[in-house]
Amino acid sequence: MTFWLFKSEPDAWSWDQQMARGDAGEEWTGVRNYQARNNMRAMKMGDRGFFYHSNIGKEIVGVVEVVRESAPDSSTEDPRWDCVVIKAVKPLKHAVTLDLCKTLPELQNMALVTNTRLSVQPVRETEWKIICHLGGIED
DNA sequence: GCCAACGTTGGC
DNA sequence: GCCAACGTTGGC
Repeated sequence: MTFWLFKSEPDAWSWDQQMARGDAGEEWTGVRNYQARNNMRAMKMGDRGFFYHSNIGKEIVGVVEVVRESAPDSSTEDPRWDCVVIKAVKPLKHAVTLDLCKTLPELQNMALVTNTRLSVQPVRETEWKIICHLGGIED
């Protein structure tokens, strides 16, 4: 299993909206960046990811799961863009803020810290576990 | 709302 | 293939 992180501006698509979709999940449309797309192409069914609120909150708020592997993005005719479908698994008991991640030596190499503009990014297993523990949930 | 960082586009 | 112009993301 590989771990990921999905960024979303809560104004555009929030964790509450994602949870309201239930097991049907939500197609992660709109990514127009090759690195982020390639990350989605590498995802497998059942992979887990964090759901991060950018701009407002700037915190990791929930855990999602990949329920459909990468396929053409239905929001565009441009064949270059694919995306996955993700469903909400559970919220973190305590949101983990970007500020906190920046202060912890073990998280200094997270893409969230080092590559702020990448909207879909990989998370190392060690990072995954630390953030789950900080968030008060089982990893 | 500003702007730095970064990615993409398109003229040459 | 270079690079200037432009657009977007996301922290502040």
